Amino acid sequence: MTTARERPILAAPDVDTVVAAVRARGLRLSAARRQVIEALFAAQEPVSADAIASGLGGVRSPVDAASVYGNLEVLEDLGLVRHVHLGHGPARWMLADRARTEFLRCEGCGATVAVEPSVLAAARAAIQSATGYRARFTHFPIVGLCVGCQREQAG
Amino acid sequence: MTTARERPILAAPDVDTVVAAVRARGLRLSAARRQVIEALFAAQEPVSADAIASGLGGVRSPVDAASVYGNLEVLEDLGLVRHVHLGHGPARWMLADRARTEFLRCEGCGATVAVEPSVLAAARAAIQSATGYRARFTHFPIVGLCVGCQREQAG
DNA sequence: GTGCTTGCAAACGTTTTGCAGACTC
DNA sequence: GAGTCTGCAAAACGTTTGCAAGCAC
Repeated sequence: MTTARERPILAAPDVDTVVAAVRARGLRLSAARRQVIEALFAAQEPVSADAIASGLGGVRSPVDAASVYGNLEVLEDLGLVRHVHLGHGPARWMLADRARTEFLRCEGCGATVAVEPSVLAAARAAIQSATGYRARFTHFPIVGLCVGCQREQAG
Repeated sequence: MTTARERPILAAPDVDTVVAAVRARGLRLSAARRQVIEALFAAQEPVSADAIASGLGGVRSPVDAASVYGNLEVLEDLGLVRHVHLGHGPARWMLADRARTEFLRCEGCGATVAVEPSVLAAARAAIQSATGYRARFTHFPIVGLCVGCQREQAG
């Protein structure tokens, strides 16, 4: 039962930068690998491996699922990509660059909200002073009740 | 992609109390159901459905996996049981009574630590004031770097 | 006796693995 | 040409579903 290892996050402002980082490691740039990378740039939110494999619903060329998983693993090892578990479905993948974003999930209405790390700075500080852990909420979301559902529950 | 609904936690100090709660809802107490309940009491930490099905490694009688899942769902609906996702791998189940416990997972060394809710009170308060969310860390762990791994990374 | 609950079996969705052929460098 | 990477196929994994027989009440 492993959780994603913490890896240094590599900046990924555009496709070319990622391509260059891949080549710099002596890896090859196949058509499938490029599709995966471009799909991650095209997606506006974390996407499943299956969504990438199917070409983001026809927008991009389909790629075999096994190749997608293999590529995501390679890119994650390079620190270019990360995955999140937002709930009970498949893992969702995103550029590590964008994965500084942290997630809150309401267990009442099921909504998932993305917030900038600065929003949770005080919370991280409180966790560190209470436990010593340097926390990040990028792999699993913070689960709780949103304001609306708290109100509903109280009412 | 759902996350566990928040349900009122029912006290479960001993097997008889749980059995009584089950009967009070008009549900029956079969041998399999009792095995599941007793396994949850016997386990000192959150256990997988498969571990319960196999009788906790021979300590208890085996129960069919489908029945275990069905029973865990029934007991969870009743507020007697909860599950956690500590990492990749199967969900882990525990008595809801004990599920107030919250979890920290180190992504460096993979260690999982259980803490009392009071330890994270300040963190929860910080999250609430920053986002409005009333958080609990019982469904997913807080992921971060433990003190030892921070030191190692720095050294 | 009623109908909830079981165990078996099969299916499910996600992910991993093995491999021959194709392609990048 | 050497070695990486692909797509296909099959399997692994955790979990859910359908169902006839069995059991609690």
